[in-house]
Amino acid sequence: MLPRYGHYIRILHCATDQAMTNALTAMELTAAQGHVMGYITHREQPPCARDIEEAFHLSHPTVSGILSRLEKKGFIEFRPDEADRRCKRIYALPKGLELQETMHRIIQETEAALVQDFTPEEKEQFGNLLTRAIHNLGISPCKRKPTSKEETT
Amino acid sequence: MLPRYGHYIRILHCATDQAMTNALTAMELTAAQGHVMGYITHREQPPCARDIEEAFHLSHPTVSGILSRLEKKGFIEFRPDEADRRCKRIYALPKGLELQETMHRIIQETEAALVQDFTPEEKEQFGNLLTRAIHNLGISPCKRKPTSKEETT
DNA sequence: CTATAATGCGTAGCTTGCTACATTTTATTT
DNA sequence: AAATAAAATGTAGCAAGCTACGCATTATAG
Repeated sequence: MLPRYGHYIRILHCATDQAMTNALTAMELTAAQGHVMGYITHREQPPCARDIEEAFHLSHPTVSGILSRLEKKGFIEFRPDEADRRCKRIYALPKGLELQETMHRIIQETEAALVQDFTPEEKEQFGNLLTRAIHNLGISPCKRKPTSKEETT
Repeated sequence: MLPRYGHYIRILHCATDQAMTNALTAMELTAAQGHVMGYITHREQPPCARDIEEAFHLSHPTVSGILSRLEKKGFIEFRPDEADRRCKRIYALPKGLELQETMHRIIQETEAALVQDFTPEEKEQFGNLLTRAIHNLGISPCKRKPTSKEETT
């Protein structure tokens, strides 16, 4: 029949998302919220929403929604940037910092489960093919600034 | 850094979805709706919602929503199955049948774009790795009947 | 310095994904 | 036959993705 890569990718995305969400329910987080928390706690500088949009290739309203749910649950806090009053810096609260290691472990475990029977070469190849496929579609959403230097990596 | 397969997969899913949706907006369809229409028109027998849930590994409410939007836009029609009054068979209306070939072409083109610079071996490998990864997570949603015969295909 | 452009954020409104529950009909047990 | 289980659908309510607005602030042009 047809190639159906898109079909496989959608199924794989949904399945990983649910696996992550299941593993995180104990700490009242969804997969998307967990990944964002991981990003926030791993930065030296408290990020603003724009940084997250770029890092995850997500639109502003999507990130905005995730952050407001994290704030409502007491994982993060917003504080205005004094230098640029447009920005709201995102600070992880104690409740968020506590989860840091557990969450990192869960993310690692889920990633490992995904490729549990792959050889090292296959893992390498999988990452390679995925990133090339992404490139082939030319990421559209979240059109960000031209990054100054266009190294096309 | 970390493997981040999940990260790549999410980005790839969103990108393919948007590419498909962009290509289909001219015919007033989204990516999900287009794929479901493709499934409906390619069957000999008009399917019921349950068939679509299994084919796409989606929950009933998800499929239900997509179908009701297709119905509202005049692409499909529901007619009760006379043998089993629980089932509502899904019939493609003329408006839906007209699009059949165009839609099929668009899906093919998007799939091709995804792997445009892959060698035949890489395409083979990509499909192989994707399906194995899906298997590794043990598809959870839409737990369906044991299929009577467990041939594992 | 002033006008315009760009940036960061907020919100409305949509689709698509889910879980959890109820309802109706069919199949199975007893 | 009657009771129970299973199957197909309906609906409420939520999260997360998007586009398309508008507003405030900063940066850039003239």
